[in-house]
Amino acid sequence: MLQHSHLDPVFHALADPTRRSIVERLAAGAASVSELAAPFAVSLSAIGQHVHVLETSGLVRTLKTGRVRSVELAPEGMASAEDWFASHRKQWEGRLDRLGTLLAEPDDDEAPSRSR
Amino acid sequence: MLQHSHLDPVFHALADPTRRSIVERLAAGAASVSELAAPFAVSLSAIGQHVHVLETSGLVRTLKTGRVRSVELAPEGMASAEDWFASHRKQWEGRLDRLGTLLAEPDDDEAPSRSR
DNA sequence: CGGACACTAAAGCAATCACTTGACTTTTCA
DNA sequence: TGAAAAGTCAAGTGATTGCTTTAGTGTCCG
Repeated sequence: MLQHSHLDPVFHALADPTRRSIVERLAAGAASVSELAAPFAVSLSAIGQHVHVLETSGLVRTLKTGRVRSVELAPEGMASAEDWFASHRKQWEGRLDRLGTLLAEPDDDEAPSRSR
Repeated sequence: MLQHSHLDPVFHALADPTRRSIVERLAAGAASVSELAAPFAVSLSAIGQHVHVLETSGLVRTLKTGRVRSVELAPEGMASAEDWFASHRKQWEGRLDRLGTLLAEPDDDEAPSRSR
């Protein structure tokens, strides 16, 4: 529960379908909060909150000009999440070969049976 | 809020650091619930619950043999999450070039001012 | 100027979360 | 046989979500 990582807020942000839709939309280019809100049946306020979540997670960047806040994707944020998979893929990819093998591995791991 | 996706539970599962640690550990090979619990300062019950979350998200597969439940990574589950990034990367990658450009796009996709 | 526009902040609410503890169940093995 | 090991179930708790509504704050324009 303790420990590291900026990945917590990133994955948390992506876990919500509305937020993921917003990110997908932003992949096509920057948009205002109102524009982002248009496709959804929730209040503008709710979308503003989603944008804030995305921003603090680092997935999105915003800039207010006049009364409009422009939101755009932060590629570095997206990359940081993707990198997590990449950095572990080699390991679990190897497991793909012996898919059927699962369990039944009689050795090389943890748990030194402590009590007899 | 409306719509699809199995990605909701996947990203939700990955948003928790304990669960992400479990996944990382499983990348090295299958393990029992007790083995997975060892590094953490929480109850075995809590880890069992985390494993359940991971399993219903499709990131992990389990099989109980005797009194031991063996947990192993489900590469397809991992891949489905990674694929989401891949399927959008081309779009937002293009944005990387014109990083400074944001906002200020005098384009034609505004709100059609209907009044007045 | 004055009113619409685009947010933004604050408070409140029901649902979900990550945990705990305690009581069971099943399996293993001395 | 019987006690320990490995989980599992259920209930409960405090914190966090995702939303709402209401009340603002700036900003633009006729």
